[in-house]
Amino acid sequence: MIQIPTQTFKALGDPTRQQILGLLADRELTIAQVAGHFDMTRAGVKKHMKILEEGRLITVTPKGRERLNTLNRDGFDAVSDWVGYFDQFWDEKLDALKALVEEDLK
Amino acid sequence: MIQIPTQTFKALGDPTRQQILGLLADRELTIAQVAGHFDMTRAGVKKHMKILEEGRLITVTPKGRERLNTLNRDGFDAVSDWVGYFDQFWDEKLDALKALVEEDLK
DNA sequence: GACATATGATACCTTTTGGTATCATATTGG
DNA sequence: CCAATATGATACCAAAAGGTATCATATGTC
Repeated sequence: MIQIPTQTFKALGDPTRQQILGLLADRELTIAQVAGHFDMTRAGVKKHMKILEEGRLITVTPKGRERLNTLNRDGFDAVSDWVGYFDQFWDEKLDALKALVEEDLK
Repeated sequence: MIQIPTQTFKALGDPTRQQILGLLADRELTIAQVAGHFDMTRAGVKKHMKILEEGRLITVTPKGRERLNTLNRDGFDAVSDWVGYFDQFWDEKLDALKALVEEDLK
């Protein structure tokens, strides 16, 4: 039984958060720097960052008085694992269908 | 440039909808049948079905006076493609890091 | 130490989402 | 045709999400 990364899916299902991930793909950024790319306050960005962190898509590293936000593989890997599970499911589904068709031809 | 299946992620980021997908993995069902598995009205289930359909995770087939809801590969495939894109991203990231380390050792 | 800066936390508001109740419509069966 | 059934559509409500403003706290610099 595989577990579904609900928090990760929720985090990914929002265009603003997707854009933030795009920014972080380039380089690690502070919340203030991220906010600089949007028409939004730091507090607003902060909420998105929290959701991204809960989805294990980013990690936060304190560095002096600032906090660097970096992409985190964990969330991406969780989605990858889930996809792998479903790929197998579809294959089995297809096999079952094929078996049925062959049974029909007899 | 790959496009992100936002609607699909949104649809997947909810436990109720995940359970519905689990039911449909077994066999196709009408909305009334799905509602029978939950403590929820048909109208409530219907809303979830609409979101699942928008995420291309299910398709609806009219059959007489009932509508059969079936799993749809499209949404799953879209997530799979997106994951593939990111897997490549991480590999490149890792290569870049490796190159940096080797540069340091010279 | 004093001040500027980078951030976190909270209260508050507006919009979206999850859900119900109710009514209208289409199809099957006698 | 009429009744039962399966569904869709709408209005409505409560709760959660997205966003701002404001204040408190920690750190760097002079």
